[in-house]
Amino acid sequence: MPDHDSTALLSRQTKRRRVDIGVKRTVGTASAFFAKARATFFSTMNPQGSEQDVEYSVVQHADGEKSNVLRKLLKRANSYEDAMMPFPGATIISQLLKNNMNKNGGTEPSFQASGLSSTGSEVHQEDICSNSSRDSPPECLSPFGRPTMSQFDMDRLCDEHLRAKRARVENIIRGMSHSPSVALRGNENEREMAPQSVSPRESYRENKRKQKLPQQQQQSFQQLVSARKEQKREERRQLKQQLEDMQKQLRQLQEKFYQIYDSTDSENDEDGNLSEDSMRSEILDARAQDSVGRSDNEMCELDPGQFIDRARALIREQEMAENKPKREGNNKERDHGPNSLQPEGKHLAETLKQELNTAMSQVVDTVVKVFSAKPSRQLPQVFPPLQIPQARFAVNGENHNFHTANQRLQCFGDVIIPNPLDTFGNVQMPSSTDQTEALPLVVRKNSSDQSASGPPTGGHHQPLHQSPLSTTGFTTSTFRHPFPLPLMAYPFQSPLGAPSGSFSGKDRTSPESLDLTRETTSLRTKMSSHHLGHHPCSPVHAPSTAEGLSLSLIKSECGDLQDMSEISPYSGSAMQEGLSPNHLKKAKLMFFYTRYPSSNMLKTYFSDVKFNRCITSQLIKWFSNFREFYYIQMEKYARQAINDGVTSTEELSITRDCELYRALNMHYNKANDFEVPERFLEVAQITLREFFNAIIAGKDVDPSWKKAIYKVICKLDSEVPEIFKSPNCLQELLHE
DNA sequence: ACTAGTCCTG
DNA sequence: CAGGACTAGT
Repeated sequence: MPDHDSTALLSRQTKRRRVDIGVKRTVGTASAFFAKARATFFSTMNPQGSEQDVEYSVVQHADGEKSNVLRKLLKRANSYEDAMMPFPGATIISQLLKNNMNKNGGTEPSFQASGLSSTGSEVHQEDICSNSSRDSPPECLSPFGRPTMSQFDMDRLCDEHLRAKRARVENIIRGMSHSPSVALRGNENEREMAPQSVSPRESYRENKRKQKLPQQQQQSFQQLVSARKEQKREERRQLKQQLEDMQKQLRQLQEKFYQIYDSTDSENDEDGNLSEDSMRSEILDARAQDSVGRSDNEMCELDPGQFIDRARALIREQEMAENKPKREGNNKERDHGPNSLQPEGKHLAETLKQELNTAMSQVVDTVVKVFSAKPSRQLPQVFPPLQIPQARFAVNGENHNFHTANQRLQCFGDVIIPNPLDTFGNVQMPSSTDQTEALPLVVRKNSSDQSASGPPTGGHHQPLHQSPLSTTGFTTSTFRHPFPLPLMAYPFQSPLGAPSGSFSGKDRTSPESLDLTRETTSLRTKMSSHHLGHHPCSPVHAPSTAEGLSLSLIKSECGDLQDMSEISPYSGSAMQEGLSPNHLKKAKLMFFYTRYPSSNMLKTYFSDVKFNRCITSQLIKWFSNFREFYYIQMEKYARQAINDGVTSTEELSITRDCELYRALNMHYNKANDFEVPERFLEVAQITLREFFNAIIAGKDVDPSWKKAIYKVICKLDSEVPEIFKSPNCLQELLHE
């Protein structure tokens, strides 16, 4: 085979591999991102964290004294974080598990070391994915995909896998071959094992060798494997059990926290502590019942230390139940509570984190709902404007709901909201149904309105993104696009960069939603200022770290800060910030008059639109698309005429019943409710003849032969009737 | 550097 | 119809 071919093959392979890598990187970086996000979150929670230097503190908003107290408490949790941060899935649960394991005489000493470096975590993930569940990435991807248990398992499996690998490498070195099963991913393995390994060709040969390896090797290897497998199975069983226990405990901790938190936060309220208030009340109710009957049985499963903690908490709990119905007073708890709660600090920290996260989720959720509800005249029933409650995290047994809500957030919150909650290893696997729930939100937001009256919320995006989104987008955790935000590109145009942008246009009709949005915006701002650090306004930030995904889109579409600043003063005015389908329709009708409108002209004719670069370029793009279609039709029909034997342009004319006209009319005036001006027919005819002549003259061999025609046509623009300047021109035009 | 425009793709 | 790559003009 010629070298050329093999080279081509190589490059192709390389290409493909790059693609693969790309995918995996998406995956890997996604997990890395989660890790990072989580790290950020935790560091947020642990201002004194030994590893993270982010000096953010959620407790910032509490008064100094209190924050100190909290810090003290949280500090105690640091020791936990250190080891587990790196691994995305490693969390409190796994941490607890570790403890348990040690207590029970952990069988896997190396477990602790696994994933101690962030890179390590990635490698592990990758390994896992590549080996165990290549075809079902969700399992290894989603941090909350499988219960933590599986993460845990995988951790161990990983280790096993590495060892197996090592063994294999040794075998190779001894001049032995691999087992066929390994050869499945021969290239990958080789890459991992011997990065500097020879040429691809070599590896190809290697692969071939692998195919026919001695049976002896196979047998011994398989023996080894099976032995390990049994071991692992055994461990796995144990771990599963432990995990379940821990989950129970966790749930209890959560309850405790809500109690504590409830008493504590009456202070926090002063600085507008998110929407916890609203949520709290609901939780409390549910919690009250749960917490009573619940903990007894599980007490016996706790560690001694935890038992004590639990006991104390229980006592407090009861006191609280008696002393204060909701939140009144109960100062004693608060006064000495945090300080004397040392042993419980850990729990408090955990639960605090959770609560905060929940709150955040809530906020975002709210925003989403507002979004979806506002434009949804057509689907108001699905998501009433502000019904956070039911999505609220129910402490006991209702994790599912919470999870769902949370995931919904992540649909566009991946970048924004690290979700430590996954780390709690919710028992339920986020099924695809979970995620599909998120769909309506995004989709609705996009699709909901427009058709009716063309609400301002970036209608242009809707038709497009809707289907792809709903069909693939968020249905599986596989597609945890680090940056779904572009979907809401325009709606996000608010100066805050929060998903509140689009209200301005709409609020005329629904001031309440405006308020709502503003409220959530402010909340959201708070959150983001905490969790996004200094980039509350740049959704771009996070994804960029994860992967440069969609960056250009954001940048080009709405990342323009100048535009943002332009917008803000107008928000609330009558100016629309997006182009609606009606605008599109109008543009199409205008095309009958002008094929090459200047941007200034567009501005005058779309006076109801708040122009910025995005809008302008979009409008221009529209007309560009119109032209494209127009010219394509012209060329098509010109060639057709030529094929039909037409020899003279004289034979070419465009009437209202010719095919070409119908095609054009169908495109620009689909409803046929607008009377196409005569002039357009003339222009079309001229265009057709231009094409005809050019083709006849053989000019079409020149790649840019059309440009000459364009030049001619662009001079044929006529005045657009004044009526088009009216924002209501459509009604006026079409009702005539 | 920025924009308008084209071409291609999905 | 939108995105993105690319070009040409300023």
